[in-house]
Amino acid sequence: MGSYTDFTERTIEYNKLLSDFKQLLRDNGLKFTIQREVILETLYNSDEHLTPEALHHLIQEKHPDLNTGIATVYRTLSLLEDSNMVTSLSFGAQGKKYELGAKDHHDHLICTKCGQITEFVDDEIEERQKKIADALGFKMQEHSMQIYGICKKCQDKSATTH
Amino acid sequence: MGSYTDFTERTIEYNKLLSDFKQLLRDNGLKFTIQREVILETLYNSDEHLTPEALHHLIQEKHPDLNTGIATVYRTLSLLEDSNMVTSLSFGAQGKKYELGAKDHHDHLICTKCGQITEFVDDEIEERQKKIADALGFKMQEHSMQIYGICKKCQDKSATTH
DNA sequence: GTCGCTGCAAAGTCTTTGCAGAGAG
DNA sequence: CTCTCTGCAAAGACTTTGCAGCGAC
Repeated sequence: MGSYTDFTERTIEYNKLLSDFKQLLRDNGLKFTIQREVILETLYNSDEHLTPEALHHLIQEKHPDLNTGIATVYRTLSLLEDSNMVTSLSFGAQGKKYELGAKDHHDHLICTKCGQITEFVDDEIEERQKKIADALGFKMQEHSMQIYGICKKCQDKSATTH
Repeated sequence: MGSYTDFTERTIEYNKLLSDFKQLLRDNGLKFTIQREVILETLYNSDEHLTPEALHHLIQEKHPDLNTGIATVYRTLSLLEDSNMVTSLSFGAQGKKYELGAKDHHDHLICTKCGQITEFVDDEIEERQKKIADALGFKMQEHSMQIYGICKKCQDKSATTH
């Protein structure tokens, strides 16, 4: 996996996450369904940023009996995103990808050609952000950073096709 | 690169940009049209990241005589993006936004109470980002960073009103 | 003159919505 | 039981593409 300076590990246990989710639903008069659980679980078990379609596909594979509809995936992702349990990233031509917010904080390197996303954490940048916020009288809550560029694979590809 | 200042200034003159564009077209056996020029010019004169629709709208306003079609905007943006003259970003919500790669960028501090946006540039972070991209074999094009928090004004306000 | 370009509208994608039956609380 | 959810399919929103005339070179 290879993050830049630091080991990236999951900070929240699945059970904690699940009960947060249930609480969230309860608080809003919503219902806990098997489809919603499976979506959360699949996001949790994935190390990648998933498109709605990819997520749907994974679920269909693992739980074919549920016959979960893509619309439900979209609806649940919106729900989770609105409650800040997942974050979405967009890039290039390929649409939007989602990941659980419960994982350790990290920033993203996004290839504008192929859409591949690499995660990294850099303490120096984290540090610096706090200082900047301080210096400007800002009480920092969170941040997001994306570096866009062309990944090694795509560089090699365009070097050889020309 | 690596200057001591944090001036935000435009790095490329419009004329330089235009001749680069013409060269690009020539090199690929493409033609220089008034629509293409207007699209480049509008991108250059905008301080914001533009959606295809917003760009089209600006052009319609400024050059109603051309009656530029949205399809041409899309086609030209793709062309410019493929040649790395513009980059596309998604700042979260919906849709893709484009901006000229020729401008200096800046990062954003966003107040989650009042929505005020403060821009900043920090050389140390810039530097660090390049190093990270390098270390991961990435050819960096651009990055975007947002720090979310509560601005001084809003902190004071809630301190006094409570 | 030759081709590439353009606007238009039609065709694709991706995402959201309306509906009627299913299921959680 | 009630009221939300779900899958399905249809509708929307956003982009791309085919075409025939137009315009750069």
